[in-house]
Amino acid sequence: MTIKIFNTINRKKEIFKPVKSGSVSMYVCGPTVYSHPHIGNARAALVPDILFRLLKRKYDNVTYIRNITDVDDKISDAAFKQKKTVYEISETFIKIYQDNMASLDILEPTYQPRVTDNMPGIVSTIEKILKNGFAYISEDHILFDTSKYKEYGELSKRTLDEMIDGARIEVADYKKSPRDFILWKPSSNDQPGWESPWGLGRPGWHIECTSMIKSIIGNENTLDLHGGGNDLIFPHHENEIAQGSCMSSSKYCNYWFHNGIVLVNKKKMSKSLGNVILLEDLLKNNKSNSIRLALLSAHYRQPLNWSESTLIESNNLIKKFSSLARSFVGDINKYENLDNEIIDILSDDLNTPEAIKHLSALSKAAKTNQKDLASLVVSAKFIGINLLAHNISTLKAIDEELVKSLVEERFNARSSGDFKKADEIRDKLLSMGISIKDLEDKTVWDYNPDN
RNA sequence: GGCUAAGUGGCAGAGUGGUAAUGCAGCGGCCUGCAAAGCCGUCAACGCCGGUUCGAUUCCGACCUUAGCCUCCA
Repeated sequence: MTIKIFNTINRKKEIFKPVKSGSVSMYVCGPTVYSHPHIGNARAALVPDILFRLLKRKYDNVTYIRNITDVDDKISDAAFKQKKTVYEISETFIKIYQDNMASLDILEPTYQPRVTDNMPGIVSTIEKILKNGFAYISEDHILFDTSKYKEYGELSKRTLDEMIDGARIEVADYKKSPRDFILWKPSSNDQPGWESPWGLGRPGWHIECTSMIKSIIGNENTLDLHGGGNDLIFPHHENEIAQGSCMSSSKYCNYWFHNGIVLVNKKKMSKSLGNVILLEDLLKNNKSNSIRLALLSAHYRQPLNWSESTLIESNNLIKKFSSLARSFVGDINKYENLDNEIIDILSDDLNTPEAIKHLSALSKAAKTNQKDLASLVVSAKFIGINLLAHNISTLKAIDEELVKSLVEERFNARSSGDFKKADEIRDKLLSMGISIKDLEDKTVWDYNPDN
């Protein structure tokens, strides 16, 4: 099994080879914890989750790091507006983030470092960059000097001139160049701040990732994989490369991968457009299997246009797969290598739509073949979809006795030829979210609120 | 304005130098008291214009359109 991944820095699909054979390090930019996670955050966690599962299958030792940004002006703003402490806000949303991700069966990373736990490391990383001559101090800010780093722009493929010409922003007057970015900035008393050689302050946005990566894998080691949403390519990841390359003699990272963003009505979600879809709301009314499948229905590098039908379609597919899966009798373990094929498919740059097609093909074959049915269950499980789980929504309590008696009443009506009454009862059951199926000698029912 | 991507049937969405998966929807049929589910069958697509090539949807260039980034962003 060879894993291929599209490397953003070279703009092509490459065969993945870790620095140390048998051992892989991967870092992904995690959430800034200031509000409820949305469907885009879920995609950004789910794409690396699939890669993580794949890597674990192939390599003995996989270190997956996903940070938590718990220092940020957005968090401070939220705290101010809600009259809470910064700490209360971040703790609340860390918990919610982790709960939501767990609901989607997204595996826990090996490490989830928090910025607030890593201040000494961040300070010493900045000191290294200063000492190496790639940063300067201006009006109590420490700034990275992009003019000193000749490769700047290698990831986003922009030259400094292009960026400066195209910039529409007002340039802070303490910057030598509009592209220079903040490593450390001063905090006033009402802002979160930490003691540093440069006084009370807090880190800039980019430095935390570099610092936490290096503190886990070692200053002089190269990270194998680094991922995130493609809106992070510039400036965030570009800046990380610059910092990381100027505080260590080793290459910063070998493979960069970026997922496309989630669009709603063909537009990026934003609060101003009012089209943000929160995970919390989706999880109230949908099975995690369906949400997961919907997020995997497009290739990870493509934008994913989210709509009502996205979820309906994946839900239909899940229902079909699940009802088949539940008909499996026997011992799945007696078959071997059932997920080889889906692993091969995913190994080619995480081709999840192709993997879903494979599941469809298996479900077709599974009707006559227990091995293919077992393969369907095991293959779906590999991408985190548990078809045997009975995760039927229990949000709406149903009166089972009432349902049973109505079904029986309808059965009797049908038997005696009173179809009018039978149809009335069927409509009533449907309105309760109960779907029914007439078999030869009985009627079976199921709770299907989606129908 | 600059940069980076993308444009495939009604919708979603893979893929390929020799005319193209799969899912949903539609249509026809089987089944059913009628449905639902299921099954079988079926219609239908490669933005536009050039170039390279025996041959391009696939490679190259221009154009048009869309999205993202250039400011916080997954």
